[in-house]
Amino acid sequence: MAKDVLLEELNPQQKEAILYSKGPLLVLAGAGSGKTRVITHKFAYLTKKKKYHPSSIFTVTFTNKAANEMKERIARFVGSDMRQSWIGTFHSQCNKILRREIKALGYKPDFSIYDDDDQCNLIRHILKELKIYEALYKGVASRISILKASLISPEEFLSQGDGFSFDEKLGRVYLKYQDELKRCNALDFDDLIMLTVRLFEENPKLLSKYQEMFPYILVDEFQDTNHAQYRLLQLMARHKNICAVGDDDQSIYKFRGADVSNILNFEKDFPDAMIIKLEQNYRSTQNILDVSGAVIAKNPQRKPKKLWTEKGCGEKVIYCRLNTEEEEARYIARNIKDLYLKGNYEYSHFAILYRINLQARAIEDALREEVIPYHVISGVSFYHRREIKDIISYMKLALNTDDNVSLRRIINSPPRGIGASTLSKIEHEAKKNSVSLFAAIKLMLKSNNITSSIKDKISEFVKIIEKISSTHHKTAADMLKDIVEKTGYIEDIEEERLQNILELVSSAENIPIKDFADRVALVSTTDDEPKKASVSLMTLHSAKGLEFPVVFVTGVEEGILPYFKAIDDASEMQEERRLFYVGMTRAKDILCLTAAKKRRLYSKVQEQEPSRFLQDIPKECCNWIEKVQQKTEVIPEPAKLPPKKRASAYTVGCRVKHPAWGIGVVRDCCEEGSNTKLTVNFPGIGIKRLVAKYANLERI
DNA sequence: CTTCTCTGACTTTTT
DNA sequence: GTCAGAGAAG
Repeated sequence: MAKDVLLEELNPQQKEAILYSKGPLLVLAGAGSGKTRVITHKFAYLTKKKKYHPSSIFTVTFTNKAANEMKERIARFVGSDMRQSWIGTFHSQCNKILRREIKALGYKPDFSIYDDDDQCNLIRHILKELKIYEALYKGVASRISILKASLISPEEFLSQGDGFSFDEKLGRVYLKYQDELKRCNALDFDDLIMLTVRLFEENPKLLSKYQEMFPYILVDEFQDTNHAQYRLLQLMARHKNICAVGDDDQSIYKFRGADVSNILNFEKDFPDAMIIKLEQNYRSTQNILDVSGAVIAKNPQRKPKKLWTEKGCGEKVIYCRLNTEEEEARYIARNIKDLYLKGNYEYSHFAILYRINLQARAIEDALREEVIPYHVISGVSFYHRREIKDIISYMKLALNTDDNVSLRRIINSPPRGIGASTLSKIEHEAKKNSVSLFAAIKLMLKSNNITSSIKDKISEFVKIIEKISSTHHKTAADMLKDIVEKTGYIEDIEEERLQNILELVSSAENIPIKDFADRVALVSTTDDEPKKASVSLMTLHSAKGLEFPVVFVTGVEEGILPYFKAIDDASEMQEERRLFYVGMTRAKDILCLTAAKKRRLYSKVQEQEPSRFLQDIPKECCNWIEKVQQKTEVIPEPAKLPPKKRASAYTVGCRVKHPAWGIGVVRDCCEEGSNTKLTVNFPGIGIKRLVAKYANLERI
C-alpha cells in the first residue's frame, strides 16, 4: 500500500529521485517542479521502505517555515509525530548539537545566541574601543560574517594580511570580536555553524557518533548553502548517503555568503554522484516559462535546464513602460482592480514584487487610491522591536550572566539613572579583574570607592537580575511576567509597545524557558501569514518559494533591476538576473513586467533606461506596451484628485481587527491632518476612538 | 539623563 | 525624502 501512495502522481524523474537511495544524489529542481513533494515523499520512502528510523535522517532547510511545512507534510505521510525528528534549519540543528557538546570547545552549554542586532552592538563597542570609525560597523559585521561562513578564523585572516591595510584593522576587530563572544559565552548565527564544524573536526569521536546517528542526509535549497554549511554536510555524510535538492538558478543570497559553486561542484566532491533534473513545471504557463527561461539562459555559469509544462501557452506576458513610478503604480492598481472585478481572482491572488523596499511607497499609494486591500511583507520582525528585545535581554542575562551585550542593552532601560559614566566604571572594573560586567558590578558593590547613590542604583539592578534568575519559573511566560513586573518596564510606555509585550508573554505560554529562548533567537517569526483577501507586496528576495496566480515585477529598469551597485560586477550581474528569474517564475497564470521612464530615487528624479534583461525576452510571448510620453509637453493630470482627498483605506461600515480588542466595525472615519481617525465599535468591548496609523489595525 | 537638532546614508536579509 | 544615530543643549 505504502508504495502506491508514495509514488502515485509523480513524474518519472520525481520517482527516480525518490527511489535512488544509496549514495550521493543531486536533484536539480527547477522552479515549480515539485521539489518539496520529492523531499517529503523521499523521507517517507526512506522510513517506510528502507527502514530508516525517522530520527536518523538529518534533514536541513533554510527557513523555519520550510522546516515546519516539511514536518507537517511528512507527519501526515508517515503517521508519526515529527517533533522528535531531526528536521530543522541549519542553525537550529547545529544549536541542538552544540547544546549537548559545546563543552568540548570550552563554552558553557547555556550559551546565549546573538542575533544581527546583538552582533552589531558588540562590533560597535569594539570599534569604539579600538578607536576605529564607528559608522563602519555594518560593513565590518558583514565582512566578519562572510569570513566565518568561509571558515576563516581571525588568526588565519590576520596571517594573510600585510600588516597595514584596512584588512589588518578588520582582522584585529574580528579577533577581538570572537574573543568577546567567548567571554560573553555567546554565539552568533555564523558561530552556530562554524563551531559545529570545528567541533567535528577537532573531535573525531564525536563526529563519528553523529555520522552513525544519521546514516542519511537530506538538504533543501542546497544552492543557498555557504561554505561552512557545505563543509558540515561533507563531514556528516560519511556514508555518502546524501540527497541535496536545489536550483542553481534560484541562488540569490550570495551577499549573505551563499555559494552557488557548492551546487556546481557537487559532482567533484562526491565523484559518483547521481544527478537528476526535475524540469516539468507544475506552476506556470508555457509563455511564462519561455520568457523567464530565455532570461536565465543567458547566465554563463549554470546547469542547463529547460522547463516545460502541460498547462499550455496561457496569456501573453505583459511588459508595460510608463512615464513615472506613480503611473506605473497606478497601472498596476487598475489592472488588479479590473481583474478582480471580472471575478476570476481574489485579492490574495496578486503579488507585486520589487527590487528595493523603497519602491513599495508609490505602489501603496496607488493601491490605497483604488481602495485595494494589501499588505507589505517587510523585514522588521516582531522580535526585533525595541521593547521585545529589551525584555528578551533580561531573560538572556538571567540565564547567562556573562552576556555583556544584553547587560549593556538593559542596564538603563527602563531608565534607572545608570548612564555612560557609571557604565564605563563598570567596564573598567570588569577589565581589571577580567570578569563579566555583571560580576564587576557585584565586586563594585563590595568596594568603597563609588558614591552611595550609584551603589544604590546598581545594587537595585543586580537584585532584579538575581531574583529573576534564582526564581524557579514554570514556563517562559511566567518568567517574562516576572521580568515585566520586577523591572517596571511597562510603566509609562506607549500602548502599542505594551500590546507587543503582552503578545510576547502570551506566545511564551506553556513553553519551557530554554526552548523559548532558543526559539526567539532562531525563529524570525515575521508572522507574515499570507493575509486573506489582500494583495501581497514584497521584495523579489522574499518572494522566493512562493507562488501567485498574478504577479507584477516592477521597476524593470537599469539601475533598479539590475540594481546599480551590481552593474560593474559580472557575478553580481548574474545574481540580479537570477533575482529577476525568481520573480517571474512566481507567476502561475499572468505575469506583468513594469517599468518607469522617470523615477524619483531619494531626492532626485532620474531618467531610467529599460532593463538589459528585457532584450533577452522572446517578443512573440509578450504584449509590449509603451505608455511613454515622448515629448515633455504639459500632461493634463489624468487623476485630478488632490493628494489630500485620497481615499482612506478605511470606510464607514468596513470591518477591522485590533490586536487586543478583536474584530470591530468602523462607525466613523475622518481625516485630521495626516491622521485618519476612526470610531470603531468592538462588540462586547464598546466604542473606541483610534488613530489608524497607531492602532495596529488590520482591515478584514 | 533627557530632548532636540543636525548629519549623512540610503539593496537584498531564510538564521 | 526619510530615518536613525550622534552630538549638543537643556
